[in-house]
Amino acid sequence: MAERLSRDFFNRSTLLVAPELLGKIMVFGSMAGVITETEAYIGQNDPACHAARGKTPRNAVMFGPAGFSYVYFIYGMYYCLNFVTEDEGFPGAVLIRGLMLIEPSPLHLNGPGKLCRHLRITRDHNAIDLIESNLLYVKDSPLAPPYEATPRIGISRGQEKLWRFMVKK
DNA sequence: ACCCCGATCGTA
DNA sequence: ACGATCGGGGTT
Repeated sequence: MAERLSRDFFNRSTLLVAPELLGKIMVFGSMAGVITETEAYIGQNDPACHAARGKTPRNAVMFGPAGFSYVYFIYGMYYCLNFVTEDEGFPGAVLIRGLMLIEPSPLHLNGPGKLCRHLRITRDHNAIDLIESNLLYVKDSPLAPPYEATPRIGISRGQEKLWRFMVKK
């Protein structure tokens, strides 16, 4: 019986959490799927990180305890879902970019915008505690799929970092 | 108050 | 390669 991931799982280096989330089961309401692609965003020295220039109303949850959702609105039409990592006060998050949906029907959601659009994740789902919520959480899994690390997508700075993690086909 | 541009996606 | 579409955040 797969257990829910604990606060301690998320309260670590983002570069450990992001690849380890691959193969885990994300649950949102009646929908569930296997995480297939993630990206790490880490602190004030990562120019692509929303928290690079300090705390704002939008990114505030990134500065809080690990294990919370961070949902933001982008390009006037899409939401993106992240899980907060690292110690409280240190902003870090993992962007969920790919999900192999299993329930209620198989579907590969590739891309953070498409993922949130299909699951109907919106700003209403920002700052959900993944350890306490029965709506949004992540279940452990024995899967530890092989993956590759590549540059992150859609950013103009920080492209030299190989902080995108995707399950090998 | 204003302006630029973005952790995207679908179409050309 | 590019347009759609609009909120956030830095700047005036």
